[in-house]
Amino acid sequence: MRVAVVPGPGQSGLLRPLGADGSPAGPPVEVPDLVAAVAEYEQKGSTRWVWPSAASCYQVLRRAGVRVARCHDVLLADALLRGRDAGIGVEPTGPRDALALLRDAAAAGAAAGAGADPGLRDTGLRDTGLQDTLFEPALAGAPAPPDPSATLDALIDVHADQLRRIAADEHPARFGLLVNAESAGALVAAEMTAAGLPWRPEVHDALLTELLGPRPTLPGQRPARLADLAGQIAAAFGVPDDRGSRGPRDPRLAMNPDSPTQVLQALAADGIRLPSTRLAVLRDVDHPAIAPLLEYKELARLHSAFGWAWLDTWVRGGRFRPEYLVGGVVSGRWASRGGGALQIPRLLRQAVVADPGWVLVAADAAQLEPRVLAALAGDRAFAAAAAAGDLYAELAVAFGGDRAKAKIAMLSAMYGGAGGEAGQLLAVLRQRFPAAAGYVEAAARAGEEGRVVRSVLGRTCPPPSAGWRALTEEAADPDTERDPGAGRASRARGRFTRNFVVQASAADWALVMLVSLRAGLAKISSVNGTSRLRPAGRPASDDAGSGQPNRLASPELVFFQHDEVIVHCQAEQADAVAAVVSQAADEASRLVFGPTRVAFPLSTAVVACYADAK
DNA sequence: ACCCCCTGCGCG
DNA sequence: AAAGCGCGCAGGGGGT
Repeated sequence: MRVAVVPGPGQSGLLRPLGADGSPAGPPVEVPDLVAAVAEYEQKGSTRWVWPSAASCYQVLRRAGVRVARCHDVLLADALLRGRDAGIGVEPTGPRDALALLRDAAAAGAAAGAGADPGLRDTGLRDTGLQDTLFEPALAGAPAPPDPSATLDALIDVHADQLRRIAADEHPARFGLLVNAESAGALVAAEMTAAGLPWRPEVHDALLTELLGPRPTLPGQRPARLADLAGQIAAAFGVPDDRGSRGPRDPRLAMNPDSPTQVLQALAADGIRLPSTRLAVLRDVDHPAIAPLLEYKELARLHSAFGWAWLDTWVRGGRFRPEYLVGGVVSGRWASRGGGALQIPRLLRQAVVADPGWVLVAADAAQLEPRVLAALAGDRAFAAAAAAGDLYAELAVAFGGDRAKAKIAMLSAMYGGAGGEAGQLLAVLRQRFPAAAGYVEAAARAGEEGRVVRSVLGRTCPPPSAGWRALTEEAADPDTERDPGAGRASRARGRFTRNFVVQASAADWALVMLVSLRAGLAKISSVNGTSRLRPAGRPASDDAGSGQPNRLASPELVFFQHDEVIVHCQAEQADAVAAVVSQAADEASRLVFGPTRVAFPLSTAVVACYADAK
């Protein structure tokens, strides 16, 4: 059953049950305690909550210890539908004013939720905090929530319109799956933020100290190792160090290794002219400053992006809690906000350590994108290769037994690379695996011609910009001078759409895998009799020492990065979690691709420390 | 003082 | 030997 829900003043809320077509199936109900009302529905049976945005509505429920199984996220569904309709030239339909109202409601809810920062609280029990007034703007300048009754009406209108448009899709079952998975993904995202990734600040700090020297006492000061290297670099160029200690310095002579301009100028003064200071360019240069410069750049990056400042800002109570942006990337991959959550250097995986008595179950989809292409294209020869554990090793047969060549050929096909030997290798690929090569080449042609392409579940890539159209249409006119930029723009879009069909379909698979995994994990916890009211985001060690021996905590999803997931669970649950992970991969393959002989293997590791996962 | 764009590099 | 796709973030450097 679907139930529309919007928060009201204080702890209250407004509910209204809906029929299968989204029309109201009863009068609106005002409940004084929304959290309690939602929890009661969840215990009774399967409810799909229809709300403006899980990112805004669910975080408060989550912090009160309430977990919901299913929802329909109207703003995420709108983004998917609008993307589809823009691609086929359909003007936006449906109630636009109503959508604007829902956006305002979501923004107000998000602002109120942000006011009660989970990172600063050690418990999620709602009766312990005054700040749990559900949707009162907690931040100065936060938008005021619109009238709940008007919001509920708008919600119901927009949702019913969305159900009609989903049903009208070319592939309604697959597109409906995408909308449901995207919505469930928003539940996972909120839960992962609440749970947090276990992070040991003392391990992180020790790593920084070992590599950079002790933490500087003054802000803006270089750590000892960086200062030393900066001195070596300056000396190699025969100029003063930019932070030399005595007297006023002449900035024209200063040497700041963080400045690409200054590095290029200093090298040019020694007769070496380079196009950039990228690692790949510098690596082959013969100059005494290069070795310390390369070391400096590597360590400076660690210091500026994931140094002590990062640790102070993002880690609280042994947890790193980034905000995940579901569907934040055009391809449907997630983005993140805060702390560079999806770009954590592999080195720092050492700081990701399970709580005592707990483990991390880390699972990584192996060679996901080429396998997705195999399943998408239905290429028999390619699918046969993708039935095996090492796809590239199977493909190598076609490339004289050279696995590396097979890999370059695949990557070139998926990314549109054409340099070096890629051309020859692509020709081999085209000959041996015509359907697979044809699939990405058709996508590239569509992009070059300004059309859109869709993922397997129906996520649509953005149409070209007006600027792109102007540029490329002008070039097609025989009376005008040919602009070389037009060809470049056209090919660039071809590479984008070529990659989109693969990356976005891989994101479909990963999203469905993730939400299947979430459902499976919920069953583990109920089998073990776990209370569903265990406060979210509370260090598990607190539970272990709480003198309640009959309680087993729930396994928690704590990280998701495009094609890998981490579950944090008690050690005795590791086998059950690993089995559920494997089932989730099978289920995703079946739901997304139907019957296919392509395998989507996961490499799963049960470890105490993320760095040991592979 | 702030904003914006560029460069460079981390991840998939 | 790198390039070819998608991101977020820090610092430099120029603008206002």
